[in-house]
Formats: sequence, structure tokens, C-alpha cells
Amino acid sequence: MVRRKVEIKAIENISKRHTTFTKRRQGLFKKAKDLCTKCEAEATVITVSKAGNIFAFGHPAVDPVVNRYLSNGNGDERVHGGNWMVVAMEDEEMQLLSKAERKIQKVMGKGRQEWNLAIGDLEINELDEMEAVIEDIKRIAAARAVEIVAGGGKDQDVKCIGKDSIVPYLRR
Amino acid sequence: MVRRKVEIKAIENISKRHTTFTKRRQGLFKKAKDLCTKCEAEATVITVSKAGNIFAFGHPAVDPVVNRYLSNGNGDERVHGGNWMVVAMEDEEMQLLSKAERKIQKVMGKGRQEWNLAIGDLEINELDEMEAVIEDIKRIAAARAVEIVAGGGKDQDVKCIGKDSIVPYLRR
DNA sequence: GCACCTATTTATAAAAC
DNA sequence: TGTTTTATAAATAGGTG
Repeated sequence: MVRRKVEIKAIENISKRHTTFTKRRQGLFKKAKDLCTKCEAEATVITVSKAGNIFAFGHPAVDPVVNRYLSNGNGDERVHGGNWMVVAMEDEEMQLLSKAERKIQKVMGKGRQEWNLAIGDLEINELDEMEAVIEDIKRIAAARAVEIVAGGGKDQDVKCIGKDSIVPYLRR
Repeated sequence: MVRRKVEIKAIENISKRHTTFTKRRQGLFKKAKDLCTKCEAEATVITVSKAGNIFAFGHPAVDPVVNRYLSNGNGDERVHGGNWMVVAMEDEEMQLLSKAERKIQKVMGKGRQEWNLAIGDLEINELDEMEAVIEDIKRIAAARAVEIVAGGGKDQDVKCIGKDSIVPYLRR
């Protein structure tokens, strides 16, 4: 329970901070989505945790809103060159987040913290092999996507999926 | 007063929509700010009203967060395409195969057959999210590779790693 | 650590001014 | 139209399993 007026100041305890970050980020994304729905607006929210992990929400997607902001005379010179994809949760996909997360747990077996620990034990050759494993999973996932698109799944009217994912590649 | 459960659907009345947009935008900015304060995180929120007016919040400012997002491989200028390289394993590495497989089981939790079954339950949106999870794993693995190459230091900056593979780029 | 719970704070829709 | 009020819904900190 909220025991007393919630103080807005830095949380020192790491796990508590992480919990709060996750909860409030989800709340923030939901509020952004509600705003977009109710007001027919566009919005993007980009968060960077203290650990440096990036999470972003966008309606209709992150890029159009960011580009709109940048092309409107705002923004520094754009800096490019890195290459990691970010977790972009969008629209209705967001509503299914915890359900989806649960199912994905079934596939991947563990959560981020555990990967961190387990991966920390791997050596170079094992990392190489892990990549092959990841490749394998990705192939299976792509096959599943084909199956759905071909008419076997329930979610065929999901439309605004970003260009970076397993699914849109199949749709090109 | 909020007279009843607030419906999240488009508001047709223009002035009412504008009022709601303003209030919710303020609320959204405040929540983003609180998140940053409490979790020592960075965040930006960019909104575009139906009329096309842009409002943005950023901590520490909009641009650093946007650039961070863009420089992490997101954004329009990212090159896309199938880009996963599999590394051929050589002799001595080969000898370690089953040991490696065991360790990778620790990371990935399941074997091929189980992935097949579990992935078969996923819907489109869940496949999308799974890709984010895969990216996350890959990122952790890349950090580990850097750690090894750098000689044991933890959590080196991973920005120099290429897009195609966890390990090989480090070896260039 | 994650999912669920719930007491309490916080956000906000509409009224009142 | 804008600001303030206020009744109610929504978010969430901390607890539990």
C-alpha cells in the first residue's frame, strides 16, 4: 500500500528502484496511449533506465513522432552509428504485455536477471554457439509468424507493427 | 468529477478534447519527471495534438534521450535486413560442444523441441515482443563478449559491436 | 524475482464560479 | 474562456505467496 505521501526523490536500493522503474514506466506508457486514444494525438515516450536500458513507446510508432519533433526545427544534429534495437511496445500490444511476457517466459525460460548471471559464465566459443541457438529460435519464430499470416492464428488484424520485428519482415 | 469509469475512446467535442489533451499532457509530463527523479532515469515525452502542435518534455532534456534512442540503432536510417551471422565452429571449439550446449541450456532454459511447442502458442504481438527479448539477450551476450575480450572487466561499453553478430565483430 | 493484492495517494472529468 | 473545486477513477508502494 502507499503508506504515506509518496516522496519524489531518488531510490537508492537497486531492486526497489528497478521495481519502481518498471511499474512507473508501464504506467507512463499506458497514460501516453490513453492520451493518444482520447485526443487522437500522437506521442512517444522514451525512457533510459539508470542501467542504460532503453524502452520506448510510440503511437502510431516512435519514429514518426521523433522525426516530427526533429523536422520541426527542434533537436541537435542527429547522431547515428550505434546499432542496438530497443524494446518498442506499441498500442494494443501494450495491453497484452504481461500476458505476452508470461508466454515468452515459457519460451525463453528465464528473465533478464537470470540471463545476466548465466551469460556471465559463458566463454567465447559458447557465445558463438549461443548465437546459433538464437538463430534457431528466430527461425522457429519466423515460421510461426508465417503460419499466422497464412491464416492459422488469431491476430491477423494487428496492423501497426514496426519494421524491425520478426513479423513485418515476412510481410514485405 | 469523474462521474463514471472513464472510457478510453476518442473525444469528438473539440474544446473538451483540447481540455483533456492539456490536462493529460501535463499529467504525463509530471509522471515522466517523477520517474526520472525516483529512478535516476532519463526520459523524453513528445506529444503531437490532433491540431499538429508539438509539446515535449525531456530529462535531462529531449535531445540527449532522442539521440540515445537513435544512436542505439533505431530510427529511419537504420539499415535493415536479415543480419544474423552464424559462426562456424572450429576443431577445438568443437570438442567443447556438449559442454557448451549444457551451459547454453542454462541460459536458454529449453531445447529445440520445447521451443517449437512453446513458440507455436505465440501470437503476432507476442512474437514481436519475443524479438525484443532476443535482442536483450543478444545485448547481454555482447557485453559478455566485450568483457572477455577486454580481459575480465565487467560491463564495458558495448557500442563498438557490429550489428550482425555477438562475437565475430569483436575479432575484427 | 514476479504476480497478485489493497490501502492510500494521485490524477482527472466535470461542475462551479 | 480560465481557474478552482471536488467526487470519483486510476495508479501505485509495499506486502504476500
